Amino acid sequence: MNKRKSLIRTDTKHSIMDAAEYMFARNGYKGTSLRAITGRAGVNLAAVNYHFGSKKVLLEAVLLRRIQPLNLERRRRFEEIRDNARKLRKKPEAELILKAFIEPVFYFGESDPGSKDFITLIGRAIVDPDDTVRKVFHKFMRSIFELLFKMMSEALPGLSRDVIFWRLHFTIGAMAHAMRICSPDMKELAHSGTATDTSAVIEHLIRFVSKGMKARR
Amino acid sequence: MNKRKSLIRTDTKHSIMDAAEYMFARNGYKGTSLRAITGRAGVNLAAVNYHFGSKKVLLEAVLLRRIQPLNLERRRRFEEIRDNARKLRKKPEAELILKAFIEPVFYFGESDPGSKDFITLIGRAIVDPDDTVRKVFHKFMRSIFELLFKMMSEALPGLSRDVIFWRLHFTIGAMAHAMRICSPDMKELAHSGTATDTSAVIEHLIRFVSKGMKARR
DNA sequence: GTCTATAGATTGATAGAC
DNA sequence: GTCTATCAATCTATAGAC
Repeated sequence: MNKRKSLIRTDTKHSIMDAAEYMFARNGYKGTSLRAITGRAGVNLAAVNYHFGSKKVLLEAVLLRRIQPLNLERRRRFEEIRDNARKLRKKPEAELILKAFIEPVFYFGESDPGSKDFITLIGRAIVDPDDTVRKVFHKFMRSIFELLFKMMSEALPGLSRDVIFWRLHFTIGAMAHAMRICSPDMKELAHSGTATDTSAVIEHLIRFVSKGMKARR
Repeated sequence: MNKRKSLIRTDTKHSIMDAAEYMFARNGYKGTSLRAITGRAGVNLAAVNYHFGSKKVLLEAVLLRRIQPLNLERRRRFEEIRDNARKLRKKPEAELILKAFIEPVFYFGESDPGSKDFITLIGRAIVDPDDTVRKVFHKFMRSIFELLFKMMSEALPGLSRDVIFWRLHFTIGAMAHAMRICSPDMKELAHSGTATDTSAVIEHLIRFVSKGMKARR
């Protein structure tokens, strides 16, 4: 009985985060009220401030829950690429690096059935005009971008810092846009009959950005 | 004297649009209040509803003012490319099409000194989570995208509809992200010493996306 | 056309009973 | 931990004097 009770308790916090993720992904941070979140979660309005303290802290929690394991997986794959390259005494391959950066975003969204909103959420967070979102997101993303930049510099030593910087940002922009189009409320954009299944999109995307990344001057 | 007076009058409407453009670009549609706009414009709060009727109509006016001449220029350049290709009895070139689509966005922002915010505004509008913005923007953009799609299908007949669809959206995503990074409040992102002048960015971008666009299967 | 004043709705956050 | 009730601030939009 006690066990059941505590289960229900932690469920409140989780319900709020799930509902917030859903709403933030669709309507953005500013466009989502705490009432919309608690309404969808089926909990009391005051519960947000009890469990999180403020809307901003809730946003941080929602983002961190997804970004932390995501970036862990990216780091793991970066290490793997580096190790393999060292073993073969070759440079790491640009395409593998891009795959390591891109694929986890899409696959994390697939694996957890309750979090299809994850892809949209991240896709939106990258570009949300709100100051709070941008600062929180960049705080979590800066170090993985630095690492990506470093890896790519090793893979393509012929390119200048500027070129690598811009091409990586083009990659991020293309990825974020693809993530938003994959979201349920954006299918309107897709032509009738266009394939929007995740694995196909990933394949198209990686082909596109690795060609662009490796272009000669 | 009458002349001067009427000049001041139309200035009110323009001031509001300029201020709105500035604020929408920086804080998004939801994140910008009418008070912030009229405050910056130095006009009365009620003036917005007198001149435009609502916040939504103001947004439409602000977007339309820029998008209309922008898409006119794009169409003009598309025609030019088609004509030249017909004369030479060749297919239109993918890279030229991409240039015709991308360059005007950046150059329109440069030419009008009072509208550096233009680039940021468009870059944000593409991805704004707000329903109002998305619907207004897509209403204005659908036909030019259809045309772009058609031109590119002619240029690259070997690619399937799906592939062209996705690659064009990757292009738009990369472009929009580049436009946001070029905005004043995002320079924080750029590494110290990274070139963010417009013409260099355009060059990098076009090189990147045309390589990706033309990739073989 | 421009102003003041305000209606009417919604927001994030909190106090206090249970 | 969860609830009701509410505060204080902010928002869009409008009515009416000038």
